[in-house]
Amino acid sequence: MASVSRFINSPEKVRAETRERIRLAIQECNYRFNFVAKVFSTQRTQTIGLVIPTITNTVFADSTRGLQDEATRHGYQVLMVNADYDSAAESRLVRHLLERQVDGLVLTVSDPHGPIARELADAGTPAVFLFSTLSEGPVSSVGIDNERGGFDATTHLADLGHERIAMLAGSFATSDRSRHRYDGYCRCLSTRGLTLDPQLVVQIPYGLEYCREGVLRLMQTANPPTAIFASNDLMAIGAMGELRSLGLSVPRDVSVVGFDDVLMSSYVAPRLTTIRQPVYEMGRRAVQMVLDALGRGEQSVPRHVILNHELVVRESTASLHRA
Amino acid sequence: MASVSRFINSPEKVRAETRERIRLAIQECNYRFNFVAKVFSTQRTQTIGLVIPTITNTVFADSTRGLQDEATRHGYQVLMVNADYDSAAESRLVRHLLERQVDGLVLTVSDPHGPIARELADAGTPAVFLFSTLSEGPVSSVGIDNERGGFDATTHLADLGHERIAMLAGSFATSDRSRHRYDGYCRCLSTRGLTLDPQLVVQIPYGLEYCREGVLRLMQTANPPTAIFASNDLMAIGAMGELRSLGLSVPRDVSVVGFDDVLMSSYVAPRLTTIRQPVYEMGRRAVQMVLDALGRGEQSVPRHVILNHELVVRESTASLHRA
DNA sequence: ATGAAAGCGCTAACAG
DNA sequence: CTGTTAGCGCTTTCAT
Repeated sequence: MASVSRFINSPEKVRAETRERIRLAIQECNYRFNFVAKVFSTQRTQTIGLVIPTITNTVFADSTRGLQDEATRHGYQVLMVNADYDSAAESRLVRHLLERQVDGLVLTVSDPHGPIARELADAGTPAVFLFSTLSEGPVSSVGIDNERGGFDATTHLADLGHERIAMLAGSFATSDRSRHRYDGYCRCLSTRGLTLDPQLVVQIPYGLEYCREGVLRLMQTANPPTAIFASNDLMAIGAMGELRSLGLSVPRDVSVVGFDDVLMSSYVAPRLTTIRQPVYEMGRRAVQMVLDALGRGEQSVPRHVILNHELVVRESTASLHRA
Repeated sequence: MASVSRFINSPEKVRAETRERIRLAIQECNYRFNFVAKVFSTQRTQTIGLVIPTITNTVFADSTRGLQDEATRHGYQVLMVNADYDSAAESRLVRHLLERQVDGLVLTVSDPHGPIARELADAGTPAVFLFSTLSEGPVSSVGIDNERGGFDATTHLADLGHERIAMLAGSFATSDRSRHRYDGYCRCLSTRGLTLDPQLVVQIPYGLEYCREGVLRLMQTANPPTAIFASNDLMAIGAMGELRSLGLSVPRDVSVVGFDDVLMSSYVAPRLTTIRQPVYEMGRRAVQMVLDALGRGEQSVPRHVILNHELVVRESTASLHRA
């Protein structure tokens, strides 16, 4: 029995003859290794749990690729679950993952300052928040400076001469990223001496489907915007589709800037101006940090990493020409 | 010990007083349930393994949502892995999932007629192929009739008067769906008496990135096509982006039809004409079939379900006007 | 280099 | 209704 275990985990530790004997026996009873038993015995799953808000936004697919690549490189698996932007689901899923004995956790949640942070810190399982902008707190994090991202996106529009700049925002209640980007939007407006018109800020639930109503609300105001900052690329693309339905042209009538730079954004018409996040790298860093904490054991202190973003100017934004 | 187990799994089977006693004890030692131990003991993970070819095509995100919703409804989890269109990875991942004792398997693989089918049938774990068109074989399946889908897409173009119809196909080696759609394309051409020009069929690896070269090859032929059938929406969108780069207008110069009807397709400009697959429903059906087989035990016979697809005509296709 | 045996934390069968 | 106990299949000592 012990020799079989040795054979499987480090064949070189067993004599060639025994090796052969075992190989045959394994063939014979077409034995299949039981990973669960191993996990049970070793208390190590070699698995990292991943919680994402949605599987339909490819930005999470891209970070997940980085994450998986890095995990695989170190012999770890990724167990991914999505919470559909629902904070109750987030807690439930984290509990599930913890019960399943994942060795570490990477997560993007509604509110990294909420109760979930304490739960995670108490659990003693290494965890890192992904995408959020954090500079403190008991749980590590890796992301970009979302506030500055929002500021940069809005500044680009202001630089083009726009004064009626709207924000089509993902609901703050379900995304602290959206809220931080909004903060940046506000700061830009006030820096530029532009008035923040509450009618020009619309929060919508996540999903292309909701862009319709959001854009409608924006464009039906007495004094509609000439530019829209959407808090992610998907919403920006949704907004462009809706503007087109209204007979409006992007960027001639309305400029649009997104956030994330998903691959699709350089293929749509017009190609989308956006803020690029280094998502693949973010995913990699997240597992590195988890593995690092795993190595250090208990006395690991939380780290907060902020990577650089970048404004990518394409065709969906243009300077405001007045008649 | 046993009472604790009872308390956790069916609290009503234990007296209120004992319940309280246990609750306290649990608080006391801040006990966390060990799911792995349960799995080990019961030999049931309550988990369905899911193998998808890529996480970056939202069509798989959509089927996965159906799958997860249905799984959750029955108290099952989904363990998702992606194989990146690599058949070696597929086998490896299936083995991993089997070692992890998943109760059932849902998978989309390069070639459902390949060795993996035998492996699955031998494993004795219920499995169903998703997306592929199968009418026989030891492993159950649910999908649409991809050959007819390809036929319908091409017929739509032929109906519009196009005679030079190209196919931008995902590599056949990594997708039997692409191959079947191509078969339908060929059948339509021959039905219509159109010649099948090998120069008008280009296979590219999966990914938006590869569309560039594919479209280039197509449009640089002596007698370029006036219409392109892409074997999925992502490639169709990539193709439209590339055509635009070449100064060509869709659908004025070239008509484009895709396959899948991902949500994005109704938002891009021009809105994409495509073949809709009932992907959410497909995901649901797949887990139903797995659960069904799980219920029946060994004497379950493979079933092959083909759902209906539908041509959705939007703006990316137009009739051929000759000067 | 190999075999024997304990133990991981749960469930299920059984006895009380 | 509750406690006792065997056992799931691996790894990990510890002898040999």
